[in-house]
Amino acid sequence: MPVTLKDIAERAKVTAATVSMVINNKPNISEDTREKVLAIASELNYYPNAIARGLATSKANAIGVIVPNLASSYVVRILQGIKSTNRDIDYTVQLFDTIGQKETETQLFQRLARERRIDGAILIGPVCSEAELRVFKDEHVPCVVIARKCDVLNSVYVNNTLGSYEATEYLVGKGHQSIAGIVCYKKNLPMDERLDGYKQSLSSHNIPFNSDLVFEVADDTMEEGKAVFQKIIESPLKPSAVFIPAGDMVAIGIIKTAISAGMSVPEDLAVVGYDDLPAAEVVEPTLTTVRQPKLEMGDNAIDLIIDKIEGRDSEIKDIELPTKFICRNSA
Amino acid sequence: MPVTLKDIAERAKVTAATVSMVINNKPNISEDTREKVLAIASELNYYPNAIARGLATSKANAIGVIVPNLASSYVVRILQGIKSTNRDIDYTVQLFDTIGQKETETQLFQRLARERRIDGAILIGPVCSEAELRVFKDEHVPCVVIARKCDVLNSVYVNNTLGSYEATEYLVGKGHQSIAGIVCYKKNLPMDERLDGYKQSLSSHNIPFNSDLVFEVADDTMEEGKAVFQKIIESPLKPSAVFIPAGDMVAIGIIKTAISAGMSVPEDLAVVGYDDLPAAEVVEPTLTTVRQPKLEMGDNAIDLIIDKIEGRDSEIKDIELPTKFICRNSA
DNA sequence: TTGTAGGCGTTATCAT
DNA sequence: ATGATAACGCCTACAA
Repeated sequence: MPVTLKDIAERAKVTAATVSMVINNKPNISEDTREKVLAIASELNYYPNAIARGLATSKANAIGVIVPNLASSYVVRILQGIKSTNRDIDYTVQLFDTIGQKETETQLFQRLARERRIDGAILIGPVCSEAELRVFKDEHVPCVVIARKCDVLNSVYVNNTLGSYEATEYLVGKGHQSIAGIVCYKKNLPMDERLDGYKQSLSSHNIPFNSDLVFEVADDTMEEGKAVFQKIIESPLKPSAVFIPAGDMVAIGIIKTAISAGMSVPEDLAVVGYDDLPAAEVVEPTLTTVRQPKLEMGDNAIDLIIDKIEGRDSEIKDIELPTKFICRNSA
Repeated sequence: MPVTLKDIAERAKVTAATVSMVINNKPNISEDTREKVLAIASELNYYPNAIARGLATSKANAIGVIVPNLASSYVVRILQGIKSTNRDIDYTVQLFDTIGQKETETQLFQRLARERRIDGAILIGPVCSEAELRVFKDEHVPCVVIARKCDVLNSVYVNNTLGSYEATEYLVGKGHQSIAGIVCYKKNLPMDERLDGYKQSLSSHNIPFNSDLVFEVADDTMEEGKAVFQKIIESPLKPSAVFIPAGDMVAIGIIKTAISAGMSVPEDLAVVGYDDLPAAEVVEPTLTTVRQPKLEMGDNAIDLIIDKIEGRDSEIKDIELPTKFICRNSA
């Protein structure tokens, strides 16, 4: 049987209330009893029962992090940011994922918002509607949304349009006029934003946007890159560069296929990816790409949610972070 | 204010106890009241308060997963296994890491074992002593250790010695007689086991083990690989192959450095890594390596812990999983 | 400075 | 089949 306040109280010949006050460092306790109680507590290896404490204080001391899919390195990186920004965090992190569960995302949100198991929630790239997100607001569970702007809740996200714009600007600056774009509409990627940046850059240089230069892939994999490479070189528009908002693995697939087809990168085909995966530094030539500040997103989110939970800040906040253009050798 | 059992009880003109029985599908409830209660509960969007329930049942419905470092792809992969093996899991996963925390690993274990916040714990690669792990057993908190054999608790781990043995066998089979080994004693990697497999393979072919062929790196990074490559080629023992239990990134660093030095891989230098990171398929030539069944480890661990928590199984279990030799083009 | 008493929202054991 | 009542372990007025 675990040791409780009462056990300590008996030995110290005081009441549980007194012990509680000592444990919680409340004032107005005589030095004598404080020492006695503390000594006994430590002797018995007392730790407060977290659940009982939660019930008494209506506080779970936990925050929920809801991720779409732990297999995504993007998500994991944000999670790292959340966990490592430590703030000497006294909140337990509870992890939920929405892929392959019996519950839908919306059902999970309903449940978490009402079960009182967590004091606040961080949602990474939720796909549901704003209306469905409202449940957190309605139940007064502080919530921050990552990777998506949200009117009704706090959010932390990046400016993908600008990221793509910069990448395309770089290619145009290198003299490319026919630049292919590879997109992927799977999951919850903000692909349209990224495509917009590409279009804006082109138009600012009076290069007409041509949808025949935009190719779609099903997934961010080398195989898809290999397949789409064929389409690129068969295009009558003869692209001399590719910008790949779909992701780095597609970009890597394209590079490897191009090289093995005897082309040289970037001379025959310049390649710019999106994400800055670890593999971007491994492929030869190393991949020029757009990095999202994932750690910082997690970082900002956890700071924000704790401020909200502890009532330091009440208005809805939007934090927009910039992407970073990582210039390597593939373009 | 969240809606409670009492709210429902009032509207349904029954007591909270009755509502509780309905919510928990207990028998001996008239169809009438069952329907009435359920209707009101759903109308009010009632969800049981998880914390109150936990206090009443002495069950948190949560399992703790304690990882050394979320930045390790190894750890993340195991975590994926844990989360995805769903078993329609009704346990919340709480995530703790032991790097850069104010608490030491041992302190964390003490706290978690006694706070009653979790019903069971999965420890990934704990570094502490067996004695320090005993707290889980003492407090009757079921616990599974991953990636390390443990006498006092359940464990799930791989046979690293055999993995290394197979890899070395492969190199010897290709005719290599002078095989360098790269180790890394950082963190909690079972480097000695891996080195043992290498030694065993050599000795089974009457190739004397030579410690001058074993090099140490500080980390599993390309930079370390680059640095150690110099040492390898400068060795008077002229190794024609390298086996790198230290990890794939070091292996990749070696390959890239060798290629840029004008050598060809595997002809001039055969390279075998350890881990099978995503980047192993990206480097040119693709990396031959030893894969650990990380998903399966997570998978087995979660199944095991749930059996323990629910009392289906009481004896201490050891699950040893095999590694898999992934044959690509670098050897 | 410390004790008493009530409550947090459930579940569980009795009666009835 | 349902209602009273106590209990889970802790916190917090309030009283003494």
